[in-house]
Amino acid sequence: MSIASGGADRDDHAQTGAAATAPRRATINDVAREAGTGKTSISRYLNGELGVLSPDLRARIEAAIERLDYRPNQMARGLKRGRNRLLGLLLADLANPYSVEILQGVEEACHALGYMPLICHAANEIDMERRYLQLLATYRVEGVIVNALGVRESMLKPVGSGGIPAVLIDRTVDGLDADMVGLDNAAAVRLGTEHLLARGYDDIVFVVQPFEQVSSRREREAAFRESMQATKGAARGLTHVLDLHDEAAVQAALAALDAHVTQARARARGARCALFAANAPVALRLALHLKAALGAQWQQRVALVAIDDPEWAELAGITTIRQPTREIGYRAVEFLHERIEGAAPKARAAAFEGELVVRASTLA
Amino acid sequence: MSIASGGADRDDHAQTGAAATAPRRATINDVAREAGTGKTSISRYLNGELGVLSPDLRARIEAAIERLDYRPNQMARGLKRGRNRLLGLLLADLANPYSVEILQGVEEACHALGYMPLICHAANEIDMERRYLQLLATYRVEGVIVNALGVRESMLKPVGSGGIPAVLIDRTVDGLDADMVGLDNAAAVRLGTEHLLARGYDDIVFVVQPFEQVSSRREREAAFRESMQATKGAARGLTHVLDLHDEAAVQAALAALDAHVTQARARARGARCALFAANAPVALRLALHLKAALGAQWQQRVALVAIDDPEWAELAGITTIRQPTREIGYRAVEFLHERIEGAAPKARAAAFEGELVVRASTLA
DNA sequence: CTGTTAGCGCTTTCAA
DNA sequence: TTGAAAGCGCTAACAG
Repeated sequence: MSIASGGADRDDHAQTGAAATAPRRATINDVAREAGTGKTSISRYLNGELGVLSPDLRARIEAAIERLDYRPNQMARGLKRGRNRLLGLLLADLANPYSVEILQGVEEACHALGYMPLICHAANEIDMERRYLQLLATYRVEGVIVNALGVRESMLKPVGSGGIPAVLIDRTVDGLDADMVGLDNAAAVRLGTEHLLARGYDDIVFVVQPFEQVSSRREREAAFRESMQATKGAARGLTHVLDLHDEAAVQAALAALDAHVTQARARARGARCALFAANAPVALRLALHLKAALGAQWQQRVALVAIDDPEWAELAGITTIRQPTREIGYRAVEFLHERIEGAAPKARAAAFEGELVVRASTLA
Repeated sequence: MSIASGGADRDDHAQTGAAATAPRRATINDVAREAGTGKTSISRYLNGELGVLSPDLRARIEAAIERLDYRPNQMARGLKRGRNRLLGLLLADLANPYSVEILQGVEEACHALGYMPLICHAANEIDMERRYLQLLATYRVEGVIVNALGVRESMLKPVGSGGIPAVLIDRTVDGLDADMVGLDNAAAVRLGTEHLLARGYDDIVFVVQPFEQVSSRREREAAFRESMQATKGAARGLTHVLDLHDEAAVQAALAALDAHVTQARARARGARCALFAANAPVALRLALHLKAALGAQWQQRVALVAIDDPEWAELAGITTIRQPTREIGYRAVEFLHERIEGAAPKARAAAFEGELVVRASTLA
């Protein structure tokens, strides 16, 4: 069954659509007729130009709208006005809690600024990203927020012949100078390494997914090497790549990791080895592996630090660098809004600071 | 900066909108002119009526579209056709991984069936649910999928004077007979209790959030009591309510839980106590508490079973009853699609079976 | 095969 | 203060 009718039960001519029996929704014309006036006045009423309407007419309109349970059609409005208050949000991977939090921030901001987000999930498929981008253009979204895997300038182009305002989240796109919102990767990584170094870990392995087109991964890895180099001590730093979408590769990488850890332990009796995960998905995979390999008390054997602060972090007792994800999403919408509103300043970038959350894992 | 222009750089009159410099997007008229034909032919081309077009004209149209980087305006199409391929998805709580998985299934199905989901996040605010529902109506979505906290029939009504096709996920709404998709709660709970009973746990506490308007919570709790009653043995079953949005209440409830567990242990030396969480958020809260109270090896002291299978379940080693969440979301869209397409059969319901995933927690 | 003509529901001059 | 009329970009009869 459909949702029951709320307004008066009019018995209009059958609908043209497939669902044959649904009573047609009231239009501005119906309201005008019902109120005994022209549609212009209704439009004015809808748009808050109340000062221009006589109290009488205004009351009649109010009543008519009420009686017909009328709701203006956004699409028609948009068509005429040229703006439909739709924003596109293109997410690379909803399975990543990061995306979900971004989504929440975006939602919130949209709500506050009067936009409606159109969410697209590319599910890590580079091809789907392009298709969705085109689809969004087709819906004439006023702007797009993009957190994508493989978008390149060339893929973004079709979005708007006229140029749809865009803001990038977490990742920049080569050759595209759009607004950018994300984490201050360098500072965040430094926070992590310095914490580990300070707590006496002298052998740190940075684990990251394949760089591909993802600038943040690259930046984090670079920051890691840099901060290790800056260290005066004899601490060792190494990077391992974990391709989560290739199980065989994962197995190999984890084996290599194990070997490294064992070796480190052998090299020096008191060697303290730590793992630094570049993001939550990597951290989860590592944690699962460590638990399988070292037992429930794995935290006491190997320290684990991660960028991102998933809901299970506390449970696993891992130290994290938390991103202000909601804020990032919120800010992205604000940027977009300002750009849509006109005054298009040069491309801006907002880098938020991460927050170190120390947990059992690095307190051993 | 905006995304760079892709097509030819035409120098049209300034745009009416605020963003003054953006070149206007090509319309069907532009294409017609460019191809030296009428808009009807363009329309026909767009709608795949290719057999009706002469190869020549067809080629010219193709070229014109290419040259102008033309994309038909969905909004205008929708306005004319009466259908815009938009579907509304109203989610009560995106922080719940369940919602996210539903979202993924919905996304996938929409993609396959040619719909575009409009996602709304009510953030557990009953008032926002109503507002979003109205907003969705305003965008003339062709149907809505609802997983809401407090929607009642009366709230759904304003959605459509004409009655927007709706399908409910996980929760029914009093007095509204719409399609319904969700877990077979009774069977799922039985799966859990029987597993626990079989493994010798004789004191089971079912922990659930306040029922409020959420039918699934009520159903699960009822099923729990029923399945405990059906048991021949002397096993004890009890229900505790955990209001996650009230920290003080949570503390009190957890204390009561602790007392219960301690007491059970005292009553009989070999007493085996188990907790059965009605969903993932509850399970997480319980796990955190148990870890804090009993230490890292809490799993060996208290068994924990939960409905839902969050990503951290493996890490925590808790036994779960996994819902085929993606499928549920997918099916919801299918239901909606069929209803939209016409033939409106009686309200249907799809109850999916849960799958028991046994982990360390109940293998002690 | 192709083009002309009306609108879809709304906003917006422009007159009254 | 009000309304008539002209579109926004597109589709769908209805002629040629």
